[in-house]
Amino acid sequence: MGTKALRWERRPDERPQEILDAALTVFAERGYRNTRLEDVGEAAGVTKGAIYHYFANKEALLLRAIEQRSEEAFGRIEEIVRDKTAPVSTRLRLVVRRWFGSVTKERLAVVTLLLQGIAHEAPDAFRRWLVGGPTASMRLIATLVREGQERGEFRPDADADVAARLLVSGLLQQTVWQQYAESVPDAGVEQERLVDSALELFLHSLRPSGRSGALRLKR
Amino acid sequence: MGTKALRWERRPDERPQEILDAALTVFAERGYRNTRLEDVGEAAGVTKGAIYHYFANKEALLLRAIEQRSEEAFGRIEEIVRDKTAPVSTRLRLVVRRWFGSVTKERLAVVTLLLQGIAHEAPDAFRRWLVGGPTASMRLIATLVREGQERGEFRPDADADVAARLLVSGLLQQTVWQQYAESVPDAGVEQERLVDSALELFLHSLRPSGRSGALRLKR
Amino acid sequence: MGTKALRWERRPDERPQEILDAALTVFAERGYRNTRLEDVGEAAGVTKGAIYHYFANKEALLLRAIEQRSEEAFGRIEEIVRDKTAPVSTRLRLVVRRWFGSVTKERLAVVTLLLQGIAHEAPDAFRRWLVGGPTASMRLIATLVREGQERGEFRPDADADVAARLLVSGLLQQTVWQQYAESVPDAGVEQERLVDSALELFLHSLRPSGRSGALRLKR
Amino acid sequence: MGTKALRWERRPDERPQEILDAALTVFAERGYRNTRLEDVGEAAGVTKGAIYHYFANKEALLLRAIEQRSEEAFGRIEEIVRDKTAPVSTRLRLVVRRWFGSVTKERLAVVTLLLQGIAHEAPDAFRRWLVGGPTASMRLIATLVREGQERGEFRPDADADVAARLLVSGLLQQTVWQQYAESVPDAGVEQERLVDSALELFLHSLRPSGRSGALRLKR
DNA sequence: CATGAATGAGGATTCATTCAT
DNA sequence: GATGAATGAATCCTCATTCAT
Repeated sequence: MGTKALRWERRPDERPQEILDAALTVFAERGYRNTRLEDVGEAAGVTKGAIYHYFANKEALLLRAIEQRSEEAFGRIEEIVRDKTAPVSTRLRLVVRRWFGSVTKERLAVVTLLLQGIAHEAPDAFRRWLVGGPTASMRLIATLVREGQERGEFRPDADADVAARLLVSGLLQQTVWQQYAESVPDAGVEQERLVDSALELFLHSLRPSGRSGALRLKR
Repeated sequence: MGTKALRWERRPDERPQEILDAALTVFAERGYRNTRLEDVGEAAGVTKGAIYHYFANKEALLLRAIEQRSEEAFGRIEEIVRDKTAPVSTRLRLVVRRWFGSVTKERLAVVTLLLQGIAHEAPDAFRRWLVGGPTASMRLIATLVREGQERGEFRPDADADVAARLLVSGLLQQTVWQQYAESVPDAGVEQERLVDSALELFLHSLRPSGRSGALRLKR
Repeated sequence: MGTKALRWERRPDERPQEILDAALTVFAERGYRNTRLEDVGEAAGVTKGAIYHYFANKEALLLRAIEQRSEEAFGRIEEIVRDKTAPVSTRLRLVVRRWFGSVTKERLAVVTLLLQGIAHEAPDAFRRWLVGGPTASMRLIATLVREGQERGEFRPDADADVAARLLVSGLLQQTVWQQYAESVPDAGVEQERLVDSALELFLHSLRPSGRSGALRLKR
Repeated sequence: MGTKALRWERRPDERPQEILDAALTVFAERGYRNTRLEDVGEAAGVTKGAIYHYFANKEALLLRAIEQRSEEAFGRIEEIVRDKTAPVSTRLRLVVRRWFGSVTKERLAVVTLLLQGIAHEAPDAFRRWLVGGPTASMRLIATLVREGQERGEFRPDADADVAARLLVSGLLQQTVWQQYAESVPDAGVEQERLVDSALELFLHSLRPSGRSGALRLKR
């Protein structure tokens, strides 16, 4: 009873969010199918029954969890991109750092879930994410690259699409694999170094061949 | 009846392999947990019971399916790497093309399964693959890059580890995502172009710059 | 509907006990292996799923059913045995009557289950019962017999161990076989007569003979 | 092939018997339901398929195994009983020794199977055995006892039926429990001593009260 | 709102039985 | 006759979902 009382101090309006957070974490940890609603409940500090007050069913829970977080994942960056005064390389750095620079536990969970836990459980959600997230990002980066090429900042013969793709999916994948760093020797690299080096390499791969590029890494 | 007759024309000694192939395909398509043994049986042209003649249980089936195929996935390439007469860039091209050049339906299935289907279902197998496959490949490529740096073929200030990582995981991920190309507009690029451009960009990112040493990464 | 309503009148806290009782009965009736959890559920007025709320699995159910009942089966009798003021024969009568005098439906079920239903299904439980139940009883009776021999109440040349064994296992077996009395002509004897006569014969077999010492058993 | 050749040296006409023997043993060891036909096959040196050449199905196998052996179990003793010249006690001794004196591995298997493995698997066979075996034996012994009572050899107030029952079922049960002697401390008594002492006690329990009986144990 | 007992469909697994070889 | 691959019914067990309290 004492315990129960304690639980009640949390505002009920936070419940749904708590459940979503818990779900995200647990799904990412154990996989969607391997997670019982009871597990989610436990992680959220409620019983499984309570979940049904806020979500129609397990799949709805998954969908909402993804939806909510995957939006923030590849969020507001339009301004950065639109600011044509800055050199493309600078804008690229900003964008990529915004996306991959700091990976909180929560964001890692979403990405993991989306990248390896969902394709078969919620194919539509997965596709939607693919379109709205990675693919959009890749397209945006490709656009920036092309702008750089037009401006003469990047070499014109580079394959902008493939460059963008490799950068984004490489970084995504690596970010997820970091989690296995302990058990897989050599799998891990610091996220900071990962992003910095990735950007450096990326920009170098676009640098005009002969003359020296304008590489300045100040951050 | 006709069906039954047909079935008997296949030699029983091929059964295990047929089942493994079927399992791989179906697992990759629908996900391990979403696949009933009966589905595998159906795909292999037998009933679920028959599967138990050859495999102890569902997990053993999964494990064997992975094991068998993932071996061939990142196979013999030592010779290429050891051949110090050729320039490093040439050897890198050979190695990467060997791995990602032609992706058969079967290989695609394994990779898909491994990349997004089993991290939670068979964590050990997943880790083993990570170690034996991608990580080993990345290490190998990183080694080659360093060799190129020592030889002066590549610029010395590039981050070999990150470069290798991005290349391998980027290509892997893209290869898997190809499968969603139809439903995700713009997601797809021909595998050939993907690999060629990736290599071109990769090598360009390592090319010595006109000026040298503008960038120093910790480590 | 009516049935459903009825079901809710029973208090949920009695469920586990109801299930145990049902299990005991059904197991004894049809045998452990021949009983589906669904049968137990039916007998207890719940569905199989409900059983899993209270018991981890079928074996745990069996074990608990045995455990609970077999405890009471050969219960507290120490006092009787210790009371050295009464003649041994009196104490023996009390003890045996306590054990075999009144056999309720439930106790019969346990004994049946233990005697012919589970030696192969739960060998450990069976052995534990053998040790804690029959064997302990036999030992206790043998001890009493020896006491009687020392006191001169019984003839000293009787084999106390075998006497105890025959009495206990004979009574047990007969008790179980009573159940087949209808279909096996002549198999049955009233339990009352069985116990009374058994005691009479038992005590008579230990009574000092006129002449003494005609027989010496090794040991 | 060499192995196969060897197997063929056994005469095929012995097959059924070999299978029956194997079945009996394995059934008694592991229980009927816990035994797969493959196990029986293995024990008999054939494959499960072969069993179906000789027996319609698993139950038929069980039935035949029981039938064959349970006949010999309580076999020819009529002559002994009919020989009215010998004292009843002598005839009783002969009969009981014939039944329980030497228990071969095979006979133990039958008894075990019948006593604790079968009641639920083949109730009819079990009942038939109960009637033809133990019950018949008990009846026969009871008859002998009554004869002894009429002749004045035994005390007339003893309960012949119960005496016979206890003797037979006690001995049966003990014989089966011998098998657990190792794991159940104190459970075991040598079969020889068991039978001798049982007889001694049995006869003593029937001895006329006052005067001394004619107990002679020569064997 | 929350609980947790109860339900029942779904799927893994076992194994008696069949049958082509 | 014998083999052993294949079948499929049977049953344990899990867990999403419902609902009385």
